[in-house]
Amino acid sequence: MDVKSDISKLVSVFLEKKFNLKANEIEIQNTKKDFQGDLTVVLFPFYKELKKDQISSFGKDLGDSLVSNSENINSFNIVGGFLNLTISDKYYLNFIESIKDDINFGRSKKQNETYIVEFSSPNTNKPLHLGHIRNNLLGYSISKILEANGKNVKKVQIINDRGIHICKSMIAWKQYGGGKTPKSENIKGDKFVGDYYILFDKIHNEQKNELLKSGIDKDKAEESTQIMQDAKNELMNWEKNDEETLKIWNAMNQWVYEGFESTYKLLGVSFDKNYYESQTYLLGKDIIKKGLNKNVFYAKGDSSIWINLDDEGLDEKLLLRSDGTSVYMTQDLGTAVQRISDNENVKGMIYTVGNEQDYHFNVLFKILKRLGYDWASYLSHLSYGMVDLPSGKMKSREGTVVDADDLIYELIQNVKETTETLDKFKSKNEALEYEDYKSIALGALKYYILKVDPKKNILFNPEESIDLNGNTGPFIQYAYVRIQSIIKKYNNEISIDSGYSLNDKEKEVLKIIYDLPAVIKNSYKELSPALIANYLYDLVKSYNSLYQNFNILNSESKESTSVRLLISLKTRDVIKLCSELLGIDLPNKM
RNA sequence: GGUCGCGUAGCUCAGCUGGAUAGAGCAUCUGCCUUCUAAGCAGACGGUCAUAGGUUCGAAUCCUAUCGCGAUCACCA
Repeated sequence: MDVKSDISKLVSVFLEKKFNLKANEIEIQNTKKDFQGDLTVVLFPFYKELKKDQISSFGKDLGDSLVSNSENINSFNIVGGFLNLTISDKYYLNFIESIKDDINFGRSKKQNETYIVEFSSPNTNKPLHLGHIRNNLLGYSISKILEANGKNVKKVQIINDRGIHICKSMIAWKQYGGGKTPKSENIKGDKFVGDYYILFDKIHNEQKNELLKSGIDKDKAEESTQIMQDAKNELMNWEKNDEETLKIWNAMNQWVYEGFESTYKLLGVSFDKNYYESQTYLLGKDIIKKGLNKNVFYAKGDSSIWINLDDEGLDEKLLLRSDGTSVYMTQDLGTAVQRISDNENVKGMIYTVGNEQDYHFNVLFKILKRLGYDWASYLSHLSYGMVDLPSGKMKSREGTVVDADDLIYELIQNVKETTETLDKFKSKNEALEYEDYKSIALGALKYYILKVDPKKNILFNPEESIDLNGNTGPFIQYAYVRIQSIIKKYNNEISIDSGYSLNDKEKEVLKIIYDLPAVIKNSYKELSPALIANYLYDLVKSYNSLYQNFNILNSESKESTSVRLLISLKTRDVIKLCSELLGIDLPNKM
């Protein structure tokens, strides 16, 4: 029995009985800290419906009615147009006891609905960087949040494994690689291949400059360097399924995938299925043909294929080039259709992609709707802001990209050094396990990124390392470790005396725990892990205050020890659950 | 230029579908480790919520305009 819905019912009964009013919306909110009470009913909306002489006594009458009709409401006070209700300690004590052994408190019941979540989706010519980290963390966390809301989730990525950019790396490797491999050079496969992509660029630029010197104009020089010709030729060979080309293509892609896999593992993310553009672009072309037959699309004189979205406030959009080759949109159409047919009961497909592609997804969804797919309404774009540096955007050409692996290893080192300066370790000459350094470092990074509203840009300063104090991941982890340490020391049964009188700190933590299910639902509705992160912070902050101001194991009475222990236990469970939703690991010791 | 997003303390961010005196962390300054882990707690300092109008009992929140920052509008992905 939920006290909020209880109050809401009682209020509408009161209104109907006394004033013959139907209240459509009754707003009940948590009482602000500086006022006495736990829950607040805002009275202003009702004043409109009442006569002047009824208003003066309205709040008091409603308060009286609530107190006498609900055993959970102890008393009330009125400030301005706010009716503040004090909920009985007994209610909160019963609540916490009722969820004592419920590890899944906050999760919804499992439903037979599948949600596909796409994230990461890197190009195979560049190693993962900080921008990808935000993408991966968001996508992974949203998957977990959907699961907590009872959905069946399929985590997928689309790997852009074909096209001219891959051929560039291949050509550079063929011409300058001298048979080297990631193994022979002892570097990660994605970085190995990425280096050849950079090398291609370098040589292309050198050749371009020479062409420019000989008086050729800029656009032409861009297209006609020897190495660019070679790359285009390589793409033709690839499309012709040339055996030698495919062999190199396969080998280089494999190196990249191994490199990516190791970064994913380090980050702690995973996928249920990978889609490859090389396998879906043909399906995309089929869909274009069908759309053409249905007159959803049209061909121009040069046989390029288009859709006109003028009436939706968008332009006309190219779907297939005049030479019949596919564009970005082509393969995205194919991939979407493929995914729907691969899964049952799909009720949602979420694309985790940066906000620079808002327009693209707007168009993609509209095209699928025009094609008549009934599932088109299930599609949504989890659009997120860029990760910028103080100098502005990360640019690979200028070498300002923050590499994912490097960043993480630096953070781990940084955590290790910080730990070693802490008194508790320094004085005993102790250290932590590597796994603990790793989970603290990653916890700091993940929390740092996820606590920010996805749609906002993040400013990341590589000069200052990520904080470990204050509103941070380690703050959350530390509370968890301390609680674990207390619980280990207690061997008796916890038994709650329902007549116990709660102090302010105890009650505050209980109220926050009480809100968990609503927060998890809301983070799903808003597709925002940030809501979970900020909730966790509030919880831990108020728990820490209780912890620091009151003794738990050696408290003033058996009753208070039991209550505080149960609060600690459930705080720990909530931290554990929310951390899982954020993809944050909890260390054993810190 | 069209479209979309953002603008809250020196810095980084909260502020749920409008509700009470706008909150945290970092930084600066005070206190608190012989008692459950001080990566913590208690406190001080810090605000024209970009600007101007409007909507109403009430606006950081909704609407309009302006300014600033960013993204996007490719036969690139």
